[in-house]
Amino acid sequence: MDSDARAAYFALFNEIGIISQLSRAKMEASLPDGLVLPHFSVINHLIRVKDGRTPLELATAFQVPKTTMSHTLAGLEKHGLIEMRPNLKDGRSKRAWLTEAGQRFRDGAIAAMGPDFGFLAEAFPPDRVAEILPHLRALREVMDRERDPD
Amino acid sequence: MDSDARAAYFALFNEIGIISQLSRAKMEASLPDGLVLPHFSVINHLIRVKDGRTPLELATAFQVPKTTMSHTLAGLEKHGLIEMRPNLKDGRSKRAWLTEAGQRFRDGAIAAMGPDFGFLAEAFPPDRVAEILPHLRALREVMDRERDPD
DNA sequence: TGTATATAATGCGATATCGTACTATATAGT
DNA sequence: ACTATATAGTACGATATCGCATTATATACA
Repeated sequence: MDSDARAAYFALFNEIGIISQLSRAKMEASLPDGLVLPHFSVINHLIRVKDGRTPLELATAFQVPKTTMSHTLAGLEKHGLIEMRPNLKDGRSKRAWLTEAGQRFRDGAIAAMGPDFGFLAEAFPPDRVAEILPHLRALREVMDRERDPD
Repeated sequence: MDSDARAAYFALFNEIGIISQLSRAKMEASLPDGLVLPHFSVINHLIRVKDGRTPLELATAFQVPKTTMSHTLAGLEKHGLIEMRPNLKDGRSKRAWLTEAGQRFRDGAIAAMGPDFGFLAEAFPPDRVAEILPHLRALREVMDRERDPD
């Protein structure tokens, strides 16, 4: 790989890293105290995909170490947003179920975040998102496969 | 903002967040123990831009709280990669200077990371990077301005 | 020049993130 | 069935990240 190519990847990941930070900070600003973005993301995932996921499935979906997901789930349970129950199919495992409070939390969070993204509507409109999103998905998938070639 | 638009932004930031995690993990894999990506990024910035930056300039450049940057700089100094000296122009301030070890560290890290990105050359080639990078830069700038409208 | 306000950096405490090691259960091969 | 290996989850410790409050210096302006 020549040094131009290397510089391009560095620049790409640099921008992505900073956008990630900024978007995270923005979203966390409208979450209740004690909850951070991964809490919201997991709840959102449990609704979008389906609850009853195992910790390991969630860790894989979010590409974080399983011990990190353990910690996040413990926080969600402490706040009464999910309930962990044993996995009947596998005695080693558990499953995460949304509580009613968890569902309400998600709706409230989305409503609260809406205005925070309003400024994007003009400066970076949805059609521009549509233009780059497929590339980002592709990049993510490439990196996923590299990390875990199953 | 309608719910389609909201979903588009969520999806965008979701992909960006995961790519950020994956790229960070990948790069950190080739850093010496005790050093994480922000350490490398700061050193790299000090070389690309110029050393003698103040902690606040660096915090702004990376969009992290200044207390985080303080911590990162302390780590770099502990490892002998930078040296903090008083800022002659402002008694409240300091400046970060690269040491020789810092310069060597950067070169070594870049060399070590090269192979880790090799897999991208085919699956996500530089011309594809070039295609999306301007959009990401624009998005970053929009978000920067929103955060701090100076 | 004196006083009020702004700014640069850090101290401290809370929590997040992650690696390593461990426990419990499942699965495979004999 | 028995043993070896693999897998799901957690305990624990180290460090990162961040918010809030504090200290020191600079700047504004009466």
